[in-house]
Amino acid sequence: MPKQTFFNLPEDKKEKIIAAARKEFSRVSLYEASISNIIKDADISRGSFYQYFENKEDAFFLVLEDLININEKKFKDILKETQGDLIKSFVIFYEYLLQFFTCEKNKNFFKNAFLNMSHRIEQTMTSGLKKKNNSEKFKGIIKLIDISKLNIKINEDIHTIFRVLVPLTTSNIVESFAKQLSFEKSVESYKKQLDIIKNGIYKN
Amino acid sequence: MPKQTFFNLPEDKKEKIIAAARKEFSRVSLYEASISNIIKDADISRGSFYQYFENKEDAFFLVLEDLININEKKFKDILKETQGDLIKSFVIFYEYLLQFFTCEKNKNFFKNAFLNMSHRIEQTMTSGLKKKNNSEKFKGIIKLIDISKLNIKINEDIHTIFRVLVPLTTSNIVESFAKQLSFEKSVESYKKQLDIIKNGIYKN
DNA sequence: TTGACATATGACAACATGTCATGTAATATC
DNA sequence: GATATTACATGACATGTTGTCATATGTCAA
Repeated sequence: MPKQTFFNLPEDKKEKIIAAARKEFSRVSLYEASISNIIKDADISRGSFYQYFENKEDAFFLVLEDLININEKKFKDILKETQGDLIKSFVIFYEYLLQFFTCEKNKNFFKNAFLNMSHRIEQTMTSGLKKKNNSEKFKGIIKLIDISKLNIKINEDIHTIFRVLVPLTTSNIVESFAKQLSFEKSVESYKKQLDIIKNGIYKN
Repeated sequence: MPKQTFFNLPEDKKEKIIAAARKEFSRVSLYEASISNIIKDADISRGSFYQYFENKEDAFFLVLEDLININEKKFKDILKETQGDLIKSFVIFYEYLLQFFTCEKNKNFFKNAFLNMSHRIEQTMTSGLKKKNNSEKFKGIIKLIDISKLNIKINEDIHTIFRVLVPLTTSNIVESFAKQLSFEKSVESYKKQLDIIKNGIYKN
């Protein structure tokens, strides 16, 4: 987390710094990124940088969270649209994410983020759809799901379902960047995989 | 890939270098690792290192592949054991992997690898179970699977099933490291998720 | 012996990071 | 208004990093 000093800064200065960090993290991955470039671009001194942030990662996650927060509400909205159809919602959400990640403005940043995806980055990306530390948020999501369609015994099963769907979705997005799949190819492949989750792979 | 010069080296020197690299990559992640430490430990000059390897990554993947190759045959063996039961095989394989990754000798290396898992590391880890570039290997695996139990229309579906199971397995292993789950907890959680894949989440 | 090639070496340039003593500005206290 | 206190800004610096390169040494064939 950035230090308090950063949050005390005037809005425009904060934005300038975030923009500079974003520019650098769009150029190269977190690990190749250079603080020198960020401070040059943001027009602040090296000392200031370390008064705002713990280190490079700290700045990176600020940018990442800034971008992710935009999508906070989105999944819920989609669930409402589909009247609680979980799989349908994941497909629509996937299409939405793919477009968001690959639009001109964002694509380089996310390419660097996804292809060097560490556990912590993945955690941050998917925090909105996880139970942990988001118990209230997660309950809000569960409420919107039409359970009657689903083959579950206890409510806890929903959590397990998300633990299958979330990494699957992530891995598809990463693959989409890695192999530079077209939007259509990527969605098609994702849908096939969801069909498996839907119907199961064993005969009954 | 390491350069030819490296492979020309006498066996004991190669091993010494791999051991030194492994030691360093067990200490810290790929990105924090220092070439200086590796060459100090392996007793070679900086110039030599760059005559053997392109860069740090190059050395890292040498170590990784060295460790992964050991498991090459394992999945096939398990498939034979279970008479082609795919899900059963994945569970047994998961137990096997978990033990392999967390044994005293390997755990630090894999912890650093998994928690900083980049796309390329994941690719390398799971290359044995992927179709791409391994068409022959993959066919050999398919042959061993008892298709009669499975709910698939065309043979291509098997590929899709793997595209669901492999990232799911990976994400469970990563989580196991991240949350320091016990062997039992991790396997239990993995099994629950596989049940979903087995039966599907929608009522029919 | 000589020449051609493969391998080894460590000094070095260029660059990075994180710290710190020292400024300067803003705010509170008397 | 004067002074103390706190918050923020700065860039030089110590220390470490990587990748390169001229040079040295070893190897093997002719």
